[in-house]
Amino acid sequence: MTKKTVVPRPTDAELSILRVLWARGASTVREVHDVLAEHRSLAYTTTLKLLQIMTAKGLTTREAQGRVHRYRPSLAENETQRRLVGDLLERAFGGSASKLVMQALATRRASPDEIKEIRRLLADTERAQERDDA
Amino acid sequence: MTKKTVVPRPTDAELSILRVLWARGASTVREVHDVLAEHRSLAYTTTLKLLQIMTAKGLTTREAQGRVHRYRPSLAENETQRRLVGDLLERAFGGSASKLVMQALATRRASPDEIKEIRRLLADTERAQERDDA
DNA sequence: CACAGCCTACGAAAGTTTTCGTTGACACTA
DNA sequence: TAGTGTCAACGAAAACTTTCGTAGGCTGTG
Repeated sequence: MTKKTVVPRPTDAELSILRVLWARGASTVREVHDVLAEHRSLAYTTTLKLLQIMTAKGLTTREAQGRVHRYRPSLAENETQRRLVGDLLERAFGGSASKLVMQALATRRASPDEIKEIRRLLADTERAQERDDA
Repeated sequence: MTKKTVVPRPTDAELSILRVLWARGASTVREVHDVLAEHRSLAYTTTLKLLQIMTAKGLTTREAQGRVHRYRPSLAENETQRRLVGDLLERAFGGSASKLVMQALATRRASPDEIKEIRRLLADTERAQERDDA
């Protein structure tokens, strides 16, 4: 029986690190830091400390590789996104998915391709429900 | 020219208070507190302090009404929802609305009514774009 | 009047998040 | 070998969030 590790919701700074890890795959502190530092001034040790904390929280794992440590996200990008959306859905929308979708569409205009994609998702959702109802 | 007041993103506790204010309309500390206290144990002064802080931040406004103060949200529910979604969209989805919608639908199954509603929104979005393109 | 009840204001503790400086280890090189 | 550069570890400051206790004021009632 595996220990049920509860992965907490990542903070803002943690999420920005996770985004780098998802994009790059398992990375060293240096690699993560260099990406973050492109956008804003940040000390190397800040990135290091954050990754250590994230590993302590279970948000990332690490493995020694020679002299350096290589970090990877504990959860896939999809899974984390799902949790964050679910969290916001409860906290700000009272669980109404359609309201959330409506605001998402209002915020940033979906491109025609995105609209097509969303239509496909809706059709999938319907099919899944019909299957379950059967 | 009005002062451009920057309203910060509400924290978790602040959002739970805003939800009460949106649902009830302008309310006193007592009224807000009683709603919150239904769900979890909480000191009255905690709610009071939070509302004072929120007013200092510009998240709420207040007006004296006899002996008590009545608080109201600075931004409408819709507007705040839009900001929160936009924020998450940037922070976790790299701006891809369709990915966010996909995860929203994956998290909590939309009801048939919600699906209908979302379809209507998509159609509206398309119409708005055609109009803009013209 | 005295007291009980409700109000706001405020300070501060406790927890969390973000940041960085310092230290000591290891490795490469002039 | 002395110096330079990179690394992880750690402590701690600074900022922010959440919580509550205490104090002072006003209003009603016995």
